[in-house]
Amino acid sequence: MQKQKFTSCTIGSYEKKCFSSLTETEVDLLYKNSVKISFAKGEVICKQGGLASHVLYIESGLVKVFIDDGVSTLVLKILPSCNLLGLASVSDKNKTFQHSAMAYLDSEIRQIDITVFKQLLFQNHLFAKEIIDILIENSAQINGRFFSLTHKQSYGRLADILLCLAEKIFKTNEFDLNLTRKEIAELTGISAETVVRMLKKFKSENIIQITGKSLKIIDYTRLKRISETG
Amino acid sequence: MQKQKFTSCTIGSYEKKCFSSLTETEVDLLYKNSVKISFAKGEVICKQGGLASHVLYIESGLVKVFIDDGVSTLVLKILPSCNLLGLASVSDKNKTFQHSAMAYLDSEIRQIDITVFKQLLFQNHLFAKEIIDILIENSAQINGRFFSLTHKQSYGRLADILLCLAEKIFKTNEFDLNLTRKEIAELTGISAETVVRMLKKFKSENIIQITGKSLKIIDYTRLKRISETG
DNA sequence: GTTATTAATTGACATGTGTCAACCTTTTGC
DNA sequence: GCAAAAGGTTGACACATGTCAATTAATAAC
Repeated sequence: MQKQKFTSCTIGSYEKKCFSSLTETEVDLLYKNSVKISFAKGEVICKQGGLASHVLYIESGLVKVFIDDGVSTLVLKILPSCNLLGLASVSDKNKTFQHSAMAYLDSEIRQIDITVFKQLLFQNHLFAKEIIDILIENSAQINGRFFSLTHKQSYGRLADILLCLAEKIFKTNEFDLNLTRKEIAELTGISAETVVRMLKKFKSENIIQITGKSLKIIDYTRLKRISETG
Repeated sequence: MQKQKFTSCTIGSYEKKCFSSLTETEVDLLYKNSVKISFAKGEVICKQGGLASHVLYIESGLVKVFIDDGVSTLVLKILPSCNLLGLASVSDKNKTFQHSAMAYLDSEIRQIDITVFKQLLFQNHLFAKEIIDILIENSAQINGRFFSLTHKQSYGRLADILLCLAEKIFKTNEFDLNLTRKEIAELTGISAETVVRMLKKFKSENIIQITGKSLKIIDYTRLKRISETG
């Protein structure tokens, strides 16, 4: 049986510009029917259950997408710039947002009128196909994260996130960990206290090094192994 | 803060015919470029990692869609008739299936050539929109299941599945539980032994009644409460 | 119908993680 | 610069679940 690896890494990895399939006129239309808003770190971009009359496009920044039931929170994904958010409102069944979103870093968000967005979907089939591709990729990623959070032990999940931060966000082995323990806890589905203990363990085993806010991955191979066997 | 309820219920609930937005000619084209295959209960319909040159449509039966890493299995959803399967192969990035599928009951599956499927996506924007809606609905459901499996205790998850079986599949409070304990375990993300113990507990508390294969929900209200709080 | 498999049940046990409470440290607000 | 708030760390403890092994029941194979 072939082995497949899953990771709880959450970074939305859609690298391209989403609007490449639109003509110049269409892009114009889209921009005319949208507004750009700035959100400071920590600000709420949209709220699960709130009315959704637009699709959101992340022009810059980093956004956390999550659902909660009033007691606990599940982070679905983290989206960097050039990603779409709240696509669910494209479906006529959804009048409200299916999830909440918060700015992890200062972010610029473009709100696109849903009617215009739908119109473009209808008139440009390449665009429609692109949206389909995005939805499919998104599903695949959530599924991987789903598998990891339900079947990996905590150490593996924590390793996942550290690797994800190093590889996909900061693109270096040493970076400032500007997430609180509680935020890491949400990302990994572990309690904040346990996160502390685990980081401490990683530290004591010389897998990582923490100085103030700075985190450095020392034993990359080992961390990778923990992520896989975890 | 508003409360939102999530359930680990997995039944794909897309009630409609997927091809309603196609013209007669298009449906013809689709049928000419597809074949219908029968699968007996337990047979594998598609395998994660296998080449995907077609989209699958469930004409009848009940199908379990899952991913695994060679050690453990995560059931993503259960699909009844009139649902599409393997839509991921619509994306040009995916040459292979992202998940496996198995027949829970004897099922008839139509394999639709992916090229023709894509062609229809391009030429009929209503169809494209319909596929987008399906993908969106699918995501919403997986997210709910994701939340439940990661944040609910086992009793709540087991209650979820029992309710799901009663409400969505059998549509009655008394039905034959034609799933093994191991299958229930996979669905709920619990070990088979624990499932046995929990069912026993439900029985001893007069919430359910089990006679042979037959399962009857006695205290529906209580089960519902367990599903919500647990 | 008898045997061989597979599924279900049960008990004993280990352990990974969450919870709670206390305390320390850093950041924020004024 | 000080007070207040928020975040981080640690220990003690409980307990929900998984794992392993053994036994019984049900099903399939011949």
